[in-house]
Amino acid sequence: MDDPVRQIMWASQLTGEWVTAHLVSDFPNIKQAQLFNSLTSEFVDQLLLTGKNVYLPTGAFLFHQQDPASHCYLLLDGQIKLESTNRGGDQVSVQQVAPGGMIALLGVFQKTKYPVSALAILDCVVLSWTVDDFQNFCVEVPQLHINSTQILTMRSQEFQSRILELSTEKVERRVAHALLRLAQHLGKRIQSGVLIDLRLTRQDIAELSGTTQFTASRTLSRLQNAGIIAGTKHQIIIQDIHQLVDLAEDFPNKYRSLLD
Amino acid sequence: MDDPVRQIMWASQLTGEWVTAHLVSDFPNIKQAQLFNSLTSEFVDQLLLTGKNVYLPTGAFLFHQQDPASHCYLLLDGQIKLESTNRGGDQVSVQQVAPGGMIALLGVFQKTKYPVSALAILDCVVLSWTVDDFQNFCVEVPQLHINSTQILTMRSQEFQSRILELSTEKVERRVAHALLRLAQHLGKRIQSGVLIDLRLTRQDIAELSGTTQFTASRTLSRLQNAGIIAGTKHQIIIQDIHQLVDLAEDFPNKYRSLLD
DNA sequence: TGCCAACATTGCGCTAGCGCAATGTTTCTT
DNA sequence: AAGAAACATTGCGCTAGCGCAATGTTGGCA
Repeated sequence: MDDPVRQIMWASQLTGEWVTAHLVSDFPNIKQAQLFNSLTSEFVDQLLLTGKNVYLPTGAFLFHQQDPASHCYLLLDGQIKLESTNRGGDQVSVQQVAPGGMIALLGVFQKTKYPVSALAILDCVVLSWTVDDFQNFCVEVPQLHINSTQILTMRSQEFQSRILELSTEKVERRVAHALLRLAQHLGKRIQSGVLIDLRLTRQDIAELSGTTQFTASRTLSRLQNAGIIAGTKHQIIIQDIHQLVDLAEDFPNKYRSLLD
Repeated sequence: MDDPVRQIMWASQLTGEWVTAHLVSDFPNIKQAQLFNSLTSEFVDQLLLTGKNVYLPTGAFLFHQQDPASHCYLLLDGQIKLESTNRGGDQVSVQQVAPGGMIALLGVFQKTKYPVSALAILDCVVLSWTVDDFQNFCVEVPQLHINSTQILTMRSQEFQSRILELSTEKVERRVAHALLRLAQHLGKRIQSGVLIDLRLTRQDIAELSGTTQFTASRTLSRLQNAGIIAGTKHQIIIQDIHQLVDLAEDFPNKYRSLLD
């Protein structure tokens, strides 16, 4: 087997037992991750080999908000939700991470605490590095550092958009933006539109658009009646993406990549 | 003169005339900027020499939102407000930048458009690099890249905090957070408390806390009556920082640096 | 297959804070 | 020093959307 092969240790929450579960070669798409952009295949292999594999069952936390940021992670499979909670217990969903997504890059370049908790929405396989190791890789290979910075930059821009929305837009527009952002990151084109291939509750949508589950539910109902979206079992399909973009768009072409 | 000396060309908006105005040696504190952390003095000198100086009079824009991000900037003197506007014309203040602050780092690692406009609140002197030049410096000198990434990281964390606040907190708390963030970045200790040494209108406070000038005014009045803050001519003094932190604090020690 | 728990929907009353207007105050200009 | 322009304050009515409750629906598990 030419591919770098690693055995993933599986710590079952139920039994406490470590079980061999997966190989990196089970996730051939992982080399498409943004983190690996323009890197040599050899170096990517080296990175994949160096990372420690972690299995994380649904409902488990990879880390908690305010823990010292000791590691950063690459999601190989599953779905992880990054959420932030304030003193009063109210939550915000900072990001939904799909396979190929980087988690906790923030801690690599600055000794800090995780500003979010990372919760497994599905069973997950994750590759982890210590922040020190990862930083060393970045210094050795500037392109990796550039990729990392790009990921941080994109997220930062998204945060700025969300701040602008939360400060100035009404709920309906914020929900539209939340849906479009999800579609942009994780959307899959299907015959009837764009499928957001995630398990998402109304509460999740609310936490992504700064409202309550009730208002989110009402808003989505309205969008559904208007034929803009459709939904089955915790999945959302955007049927009329043009109309949704019209509803949301604050700047021309912001969501152009979604419009064919 | 041992210090790197550069002449700053001053393009007066009134006369269109170019005038020699300042020398970098007029700003000896600039070497304390976060960007230069842990760099050799020689390299800092080289950076300062390579940057092109720009004078920007009050009310002028360094760049506008949606312009292609061609340069990044270091503020030597003055005050710059980064603001973002949506289609409807509503504004958010993303950041108030004081001397030593870096502007538009975001564009260095990713070809993008400026997500904000940069407006001179006072007469400003700015050092500018093209994003390509700056990126090359970062690749040559990893510590510069690390410093840049740290600045991005810190801002990203602040954005996350703001999103959490905007989504879950009431106006009074958001205003408290806005004041504390300003104090943390730009506060100067004086006998009667912490002075936020910036020209700030009620509208600015509103744009930093996601509310209207009216609600901001009412909230600040209440804080003033409670003896927590005081103010004169567009300046704010935090008199009772402990009480303000109590009002705002979502996580222990978040604003510890302000509490003596 | 049926049960239970989690999630979604909808109705209804209430309030935080928005939006506008009127007035007062400060700051800049000449 | 006077006038104008920008900024701040305060009052008041109104509404978006929150919070809660009741009911319906879905999906996972035995």
